[in-house]
Amino acid sequence: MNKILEQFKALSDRNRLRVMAALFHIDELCACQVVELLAVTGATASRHMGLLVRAGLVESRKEGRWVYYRLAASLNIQLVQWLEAELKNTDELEADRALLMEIVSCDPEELCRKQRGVECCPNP
Amino acid sequence: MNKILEQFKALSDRNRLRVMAALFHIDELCACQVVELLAVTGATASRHMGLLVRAGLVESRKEGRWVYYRLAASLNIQLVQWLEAELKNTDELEADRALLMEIVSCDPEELCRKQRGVECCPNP
DNA sequence: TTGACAGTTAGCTAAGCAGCTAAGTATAAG
DNA sequence: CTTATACTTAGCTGCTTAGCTAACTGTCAA
Repeated sequence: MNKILEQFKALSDRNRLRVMAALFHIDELCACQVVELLAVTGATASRHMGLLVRAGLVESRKEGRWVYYRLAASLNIQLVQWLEAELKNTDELEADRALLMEIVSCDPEELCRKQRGVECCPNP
Repeated sequence: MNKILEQFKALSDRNRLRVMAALFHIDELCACQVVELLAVTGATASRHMGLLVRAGLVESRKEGRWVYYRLAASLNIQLVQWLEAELKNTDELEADRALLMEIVSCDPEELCRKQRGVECCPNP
């Protein structure tokens, strides 16, 4: 029971659900893209992603200094279907989807520059 | 997104999951049976059940002074399948199943008497 | 080798929540 | 009507957790 309990706990946070919803649309998200999506500090985003990974919901892959996240391959199919159905048509996530398109349209390298205050990655 | 978030929160507590698991085995549970299963006060059990009802996971029915709970008819089928699969073979819930059989074998009237300290409802 | 930098970990604070007791509500029994 | 009783609500306490800043780790570039 501990496994599913951990998964429910991981999923019972608005920001973590937002990341899951995003990962249904985009194959992979880099850590700095999660920061941008949630508008939290890197430390906070890191803790959220660590939780999702430890719950077995998300997998991470390191590439140099960069870390990429994607949905776990072993994700239970029923969970996926339920989540997809429930998250599909919410107004709240509509804004996230638009934001997400903006985020991924910008090179992560640039995104990180922007996050430390350098002028780049035009913000409409 | 608020609905599914509320459902995840409702499901991310060990005792509430135990009640859900029990309701997969028994059609209906009376409030005092929940108290007995979880070994908590009536107030605590009541709050847990209220949460599950408000999340739309459980339905309640009042009959005189008694309140009965059952799984919500509208429960998402994917959620049900996932939960059933995950909760089926856990050692932890094995003990609950045995306890449950004991609890339902005893008339709720008697159970309540026992809970307020009257000798009855043999405890092996 | 040194400095820059992406991400994580540690330590703090505030908010949320599970447990309790005690008081309140509603129904049945005397 | 009054009392007993099944459950709920209110108010408290201790624990957990989401957010932050600051310090640390690991990798790349000069």
